[in-house]
Order: sequence, then C-alpha cells, then structure tokens
Amino acid sequence: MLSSREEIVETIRKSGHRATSQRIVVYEALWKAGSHPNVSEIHKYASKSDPTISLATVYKNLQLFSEIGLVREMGFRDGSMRYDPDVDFHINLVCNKCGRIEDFDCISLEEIAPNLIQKVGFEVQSHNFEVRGICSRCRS
Amino acid sequence: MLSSREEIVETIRKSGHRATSQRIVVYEALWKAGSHPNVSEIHKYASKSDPTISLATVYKNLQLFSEIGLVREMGFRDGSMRYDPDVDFHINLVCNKCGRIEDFDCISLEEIAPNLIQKVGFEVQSHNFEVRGICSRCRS
DNA sequence: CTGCTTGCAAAACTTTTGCAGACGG
DNA sequence: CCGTCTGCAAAAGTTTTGCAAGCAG
Repeated sequence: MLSSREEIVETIRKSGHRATSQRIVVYEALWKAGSHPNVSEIHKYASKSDPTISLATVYKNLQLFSEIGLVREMGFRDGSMRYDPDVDFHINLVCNKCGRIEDFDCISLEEIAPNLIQKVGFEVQSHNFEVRGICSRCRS
Repeated sequence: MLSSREEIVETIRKSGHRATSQRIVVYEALWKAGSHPNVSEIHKYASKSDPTISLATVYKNLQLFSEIGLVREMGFRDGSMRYDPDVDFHINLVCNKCGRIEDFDCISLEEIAPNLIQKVGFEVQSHNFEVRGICSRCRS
C-alpha cells in the first residue's frame, strides 16, 4: 500500500498521468472500502471524501489503476467487478454462501509454474487465483 | 469431455434434471465454440444445431451446468462470463493483447496449498487460476 | 495555455426474471 | 399428466461513451 499522499501522487505522475484530487480520493477509498470491494462500494467511500465525485470517474480511474498496476481486477460471479489493492501473489478464498473473500498466502507463482516464460514464452503481468467453496464460518 | 450423447443425457439425469434437446445442444456447443467461449459465442454455435434456441435458455443451462460441475465459470475483464469445459485444475494464461487463452498444466492445488481445509477450514468446490500477460505469439 | 480529466446523462451491454405454453419422464 | 423447462420480452444491473466545462502541469 502506498501510505502517504505524496507517494500516491508520485506514483501516478511517474506513470505519465495527472494526479487529480479525484484520483487520490479513489485510491484511498480502495483501502477504506474494506476487503475486495466492488465499484459501488468504492464510490460510496470516495463520496465521503468528495461528495460530488461521479461513478464514471471512479470507473475510469480504477481502470487506469489496473493498467499501471496499483490494483488487481477480479471479474466476479454477480456480474460486477471487484478490486483487490493487494497486488502480491496470493489465493482468494471466495465463499459461495456468504460471498466473503479471505486471502490465503501460498508458495510463489514461480514455484507453482517454474519458467513460465521459458516454457511457453508467456510474459506475466498480473494474476488472479480464486478458489471457491464454503468458508469455515458458514460450515460450522 | 462427455463424448456420446447418451453419456451427456445420463449425466444430466443423474443430477436430477431433465435431458432436454436444448440442454444437449448447449453442452455440445460449449465444446464446438472453441476455447473458453463467452455466452454469445456459445449461443451462436447452439443456434447452428437449433436455430430457435433462445439466449435466456443458454444462460439458464450454463448456470445449471456450473452447479452440477460440467463447466467452470470464469468472470472476465470485458464484463462477460466465459466458460471453461475443462474442470480440472490448471492455469489459464490470458493474453492482454489478443485475448487468447491458453491452458497450462501445473502442480495440483493440494501441492500449492496443502491442507486448505485443515488450516483455515475452507471446503474447496471450484477454482479459477488466471495469469495475465503477453503471449508468445504477441511478443514475437 | 494545452489538453487531460471530470461530471452528467444517455447508450450499450450482459444477465435475470415472470409468465404462458411446450414437452420430458 | 405433472412439473420442469423453454422462449419471449421486459427489467435490472453494470460499464462505457460523448461532450462541454474545469483544472493540472
């Protein structure tokens, strides 16, 4: 996570884009909105800092963040997109009953599929590892 | 893959559902529609066998197939759902440039995350492991 | 100043739903 | 025959787009 406002501004600028107040608000809302939020949850939190921010702006900026690697897009069952600000490799345990998503740390992608580039010539940019089932809370 | 029509009929019946002609057409279209098709591609192929089949029926049956384990749903970046008839554990290499999806066999989920149930009490039902990047064809 | 960004509203899509009629078992 | 399933059309969502006005650099 980029913690200070200066760090966020710098990262956005380095990617060749403008550090507008809305961009910073959306980035901060990503973390405040809880675990793996969808767009409307992010918009809800962004609205607390900037009540006039539009949903379209949230969409446009999340798309930008995804392109510059600040967030990971997760296509979701209910037809909406969810966003994971943790871009490091991990498993998302998605509960089919309550919808809650837990993170689970596992061995690295390099250990799982050694030499992906050498073997099939694929250059890795991002990943999304979902395991669906029933979480402990719903099973008991 | 369930190869003969009788095998498909039997599998659907065993799950407690009726083996209608539309169901069989949708299942066969899943394989004919190429690798990881979306709903409209599946509908297009299903229409070749049954020109009057409706999109709603394709949706309803894909949802059923997913519930009874005949297909794996993949939430996708473009907002549409894609379907993978290969339900065994593997990595989907998705090219960000051309959109093509290759399968990559890797070690088992049990080897990646041993004792998922024992450790966090999570009961695995399905999985979706996507790695995005640039494929060999687009890199050269 | 320049042109990237925003906000608004409409458009474009994907997916779901309700219901009368069809048909599988 | 009964109850599930289909087709249609409309509804419900989500995401994208065009454009005038507003700001960042």
